Amino acid sequence: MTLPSVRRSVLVDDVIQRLRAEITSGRWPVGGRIPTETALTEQLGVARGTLREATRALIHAGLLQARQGDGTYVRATNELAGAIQRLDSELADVLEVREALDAQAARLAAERITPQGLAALDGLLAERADAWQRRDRDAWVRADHAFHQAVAVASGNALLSDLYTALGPALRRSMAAHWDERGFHGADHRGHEDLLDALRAGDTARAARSAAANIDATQGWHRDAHATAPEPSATTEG
Amino acid sequence: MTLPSVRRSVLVDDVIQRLRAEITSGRWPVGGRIPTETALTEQLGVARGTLREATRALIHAGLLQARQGDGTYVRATNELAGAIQRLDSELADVLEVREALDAQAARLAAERITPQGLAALDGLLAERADAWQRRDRDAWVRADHAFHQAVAVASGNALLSDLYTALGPALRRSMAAHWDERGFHGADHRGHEDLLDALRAGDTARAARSAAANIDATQGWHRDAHATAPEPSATTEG
DNA sequence: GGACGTTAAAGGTCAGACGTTTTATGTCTC
DNA sequence: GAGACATAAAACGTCTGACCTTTAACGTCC
Repeated sequence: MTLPSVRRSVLVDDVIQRLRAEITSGRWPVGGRIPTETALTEQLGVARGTLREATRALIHAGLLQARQGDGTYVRATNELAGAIQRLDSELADVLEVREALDAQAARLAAERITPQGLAALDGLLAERADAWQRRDRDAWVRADHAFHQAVAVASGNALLSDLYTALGPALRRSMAAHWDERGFHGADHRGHEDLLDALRAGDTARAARSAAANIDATQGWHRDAHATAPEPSATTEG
Repeated sequence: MTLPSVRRSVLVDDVIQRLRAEITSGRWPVGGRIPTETALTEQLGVARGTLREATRALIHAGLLQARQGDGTYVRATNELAGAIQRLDSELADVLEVREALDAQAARLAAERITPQGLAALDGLLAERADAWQRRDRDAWVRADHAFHQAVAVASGNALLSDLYTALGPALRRSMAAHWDERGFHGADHRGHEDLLDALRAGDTARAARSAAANIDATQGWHRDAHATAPEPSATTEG
């Protein structure tokens, strides 16, 4: 017979799926500690080796983090960020991708954003401006990223939002390598307010244009930083 | 002492890294079979359980595929496609993200594409047209995707290109679910030729506009397919 | 109350055994 | 000689049990 066989799925895959479901469902919240290996082997009725293969898969994927002698913790709810970081991309490349996503997020958000979304953006922009005045770099980075992230969420596109989130760590990692060489780059106040106005007005074209312009500013800073070094090999990259 | 300890990395992580290096370097080519567990345990000097944890991590990541009784094969060189597919995105969301990446790829390619790149695009477009005339759906899909992929590569942005590639399976998967409901959608001959012209001319704005217009056509097809069903719940999607 | 040593518990690694599936081999029959 | 079948080898899948390493909590001592 050519019956494609009952294809009794591999046990480890079942375990992976069940552990992953606990994470994605939020029953195991990010930052929390999951049950011990002993407990899980009993609950799931599998050998420790099988369970360890499953957890190791999720650890590599970036969903879990194991600490010997302590326990295993939840780190993320999807594997996107981990996958992107393993690509080890150049900052310039990350910025170009972010520019594309940013513009599209702005465009879509201009059509779909809700009053609540607009209010949230208002608050984040105020935080961002406040941090800038206090010269608090970390707070500014947080607020700035939260603002962009909120725009991505307001796009109503889950994939776009997830991608944007996942790009964050790679961006910060690359950025940090350049930051101390060149210093804190000048933040563009007006650009973000212009974007917010466009979203409020539902002006898709202006929103996209404004978002692109904001990224351009960062790219300009990045280009300038490199222009100071005549030889690319003189920097930390490469 | 507060010396952050020698941080003797976990053995499994070393193994994962070494296996992954074999894949990313191309020493283990995609589609090929990797050495058996017995051989690897000897080469690496680790227990079978440790090796299995490593391979399991790469299997879940989508880099490897194990077949009981046969062997383990290389499936991909990075974990992006696997990560994106686990998000289980809506087709509409995938199309919107692809639109953003497509336009950006076209814009960048218009600045950076080489004569060889242009020649390659010429050939792919001819293949695409030929498949269309022969009413060969599979060949057309392949050629169409290869064309877009080539544009992404011509952008000179590795991250953008990788993302585009990784989006492919998710796109095809979603698309297949809709295809038979609505039939093969009308392909736009002129749009792609217009894009190629813009690239040849180095016209970034026109290239981006053309790319966006091409995606719009697919989105229109997708929208129409849903418009035929008055109740969204009447379709296969959730 | 703080410094220190002890100890229990958690994850990390190793070893060996057996099960299940696939592929290749070899034999038998027509 | 070609095809069908039975057999055996090889590969991944799972289980059991032991021991190591690291961490955190506890308790003791000064």
